[in-house]
Amino acid sequence: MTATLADVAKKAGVSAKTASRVVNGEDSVRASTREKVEAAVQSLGYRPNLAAKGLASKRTFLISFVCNEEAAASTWATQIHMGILRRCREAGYQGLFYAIPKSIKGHSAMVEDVAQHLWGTRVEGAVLAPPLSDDVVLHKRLQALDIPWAGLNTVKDNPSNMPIIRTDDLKSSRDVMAHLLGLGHRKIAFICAHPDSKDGAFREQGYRSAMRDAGIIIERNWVQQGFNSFASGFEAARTILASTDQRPTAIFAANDDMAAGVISAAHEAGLSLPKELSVVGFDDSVIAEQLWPPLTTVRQPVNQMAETSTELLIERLKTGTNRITGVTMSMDLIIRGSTAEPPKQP
Amino acid sequence: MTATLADVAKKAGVSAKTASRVVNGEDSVRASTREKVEAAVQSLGYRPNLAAKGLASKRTFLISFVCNEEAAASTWATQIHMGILRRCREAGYQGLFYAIPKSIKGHSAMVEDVAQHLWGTRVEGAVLAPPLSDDVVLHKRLQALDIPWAGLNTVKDNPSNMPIIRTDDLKSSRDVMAHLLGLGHRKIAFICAHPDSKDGAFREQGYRSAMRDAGIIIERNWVQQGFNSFASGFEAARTILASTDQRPTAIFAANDDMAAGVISAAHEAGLSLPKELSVVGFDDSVIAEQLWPPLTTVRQPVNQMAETSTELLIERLKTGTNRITGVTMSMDLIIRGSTAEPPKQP
DNA sequence: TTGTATGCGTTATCAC
DNA sequence: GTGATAACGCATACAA
Repeated sequence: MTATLADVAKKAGVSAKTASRVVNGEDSVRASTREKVEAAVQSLGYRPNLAAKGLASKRTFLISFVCNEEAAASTWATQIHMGILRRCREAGYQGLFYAIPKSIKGHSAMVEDVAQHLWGTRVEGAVLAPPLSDDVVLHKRLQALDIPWAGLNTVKDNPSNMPIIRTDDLKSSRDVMAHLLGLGHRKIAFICAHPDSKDGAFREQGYRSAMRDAGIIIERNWVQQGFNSFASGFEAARTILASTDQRPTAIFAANDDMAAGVISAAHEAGLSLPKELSVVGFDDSVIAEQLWPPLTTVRQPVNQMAETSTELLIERLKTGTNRITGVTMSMDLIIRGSTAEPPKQP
Repeated sequence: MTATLADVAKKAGVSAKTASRVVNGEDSVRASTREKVEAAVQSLGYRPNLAAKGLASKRTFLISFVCNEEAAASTWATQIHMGILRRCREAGYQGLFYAIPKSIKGHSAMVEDVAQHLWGTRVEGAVLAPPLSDDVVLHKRLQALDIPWAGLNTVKDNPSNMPIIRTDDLKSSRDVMAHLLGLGHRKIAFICAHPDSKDGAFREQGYRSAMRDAGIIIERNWVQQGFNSFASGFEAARTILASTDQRPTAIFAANDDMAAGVISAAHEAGLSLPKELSVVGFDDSVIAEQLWPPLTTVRQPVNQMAETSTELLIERLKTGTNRITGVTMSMDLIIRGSTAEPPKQP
């Protein structure tokens, strides 16, 4: 029923091989022949059979995007996923999404689960979301399986020589601090990201170095540990705001969810924002614009990151070598209503 | 290098066909033979070649989840997607995600784009997100292509006889109203969903009928048109709150994003929430818990919807007929801090 | 520039 | 219960 390459060839009066050449865009075909074949393709509504193609060529044209289930639920992952799919489609690949099930416990079980997925589906390559993109054990496993990958938001150096995309979190964190210091703030608190987050460590480093450079001594309770969640930001802000003598005029949270928690805690404490307290987040997630006041934050070039990583991976699949192994992307400070000048000292 | 079914068969001392039977779990195999084959599968690390399987059986084991790019960015879509993938994996299918590119303009172009995607990838079936799940033109196109589908949040009746999952938005809307009326509110405003949303129409109907049943006359500016976005909710709330004489004590927004806009507008107006104004949303999206005060809303059983739709689709693919063509799921009212008794009248 | 023969790994068909 | 053989639709290698 569905037309095959043989049908196309017959209709065009050429051999199957020639039809194949035309369909795959090879150039050693006379223009007139090409036209005949293309006409046949059109009139027959021919669509290549990927299974047959894959079987004959021993390829799958499959690329997987892998992240843990936590990350999978985020808008970040969705945007990345869509960027990957876009590039895959253009290059004739199919993109498979894989979220590591929550039921998988322990690091080695996780590595094995990912390996099983990639091996079982016979993908040609994978795009890894953090923290997988920094997982050396996983990288070794994939190397043993001969599965190329590209890493997103990678922090560590890259002994495996696979392409990685990084953002300059240290610089962006210092951009945030320059903004706050420029407004006149000096009592600035910081809520740390989850201790496992490498990016988070750079954000903290940016805060601390900027404070040091400005000659400001960080009071004991100005730095609180968070865990990336709204709730942890809420708690941390409560602790920070509890002090009355050295209460900060600004709180810089290492991500937007925690910043949302800060804003809630501030509302709860009856503070008027941003007049009495400035708040900054990090990520420019959807909620940043849906808070009151709208959140000043830092935006990752998510689409570019997704597309570049996929491009580099596909290039690697085609050539067998990585021309580019590392790309660092800069981020933008998005200034909204949650930051203002600090209140005048009495 | 990679073991094939023939290798397995040879090692087990049986024919390829028998090995195939074991791998595919057919029952007409003697237990002792089965064990031998299973041992060979294990020791050889055999993994079935999907391309070969697909070529021989003329199947693809592919199911696509289709939504427009707007919906794709939402947490709702992400959750649905993951639920679909879960069921696909269990049933030996692969799930492909497809978001209609923003560049596609016009309804017929959209229908054609979806048809092209599904036809080109040779998926066996599709799960359709709204508003595609209510698009009769698309349904006809898919019928012509002989592609079965399952629809999510379908409102219209179902001439095509494909399985659809609906939620009872009228009832849930009345649940919300019962909650507000029970607290003592009588001046209740409503912000409508996007005019194209069928579900939204039921939510409005629930509001209007509950008001009528309670014997309350709806003032002119209490009902405002929204467009599902935060910004539209913000604007609508500004309009509603502008009236001083008949200012409502509660605002019911047809989704959470708009409710977030209401909360922002209320903060901007200097209102104390929930004391001076109660706010209710709809959807229980992530931001519901990240607002201050946390939002009272209605939760869809998203995971169940995703899993049930996929199950029904797969059953249809296997049997060729739909045992069940319609499932209605109930939703839960989630009461949080954004609703309270109205202020006492002076 | 074009064509022919062969095989990819699996299932379907039919036989035993 | 089990096995032999022929497809499935395409690409590869080589030939013309």
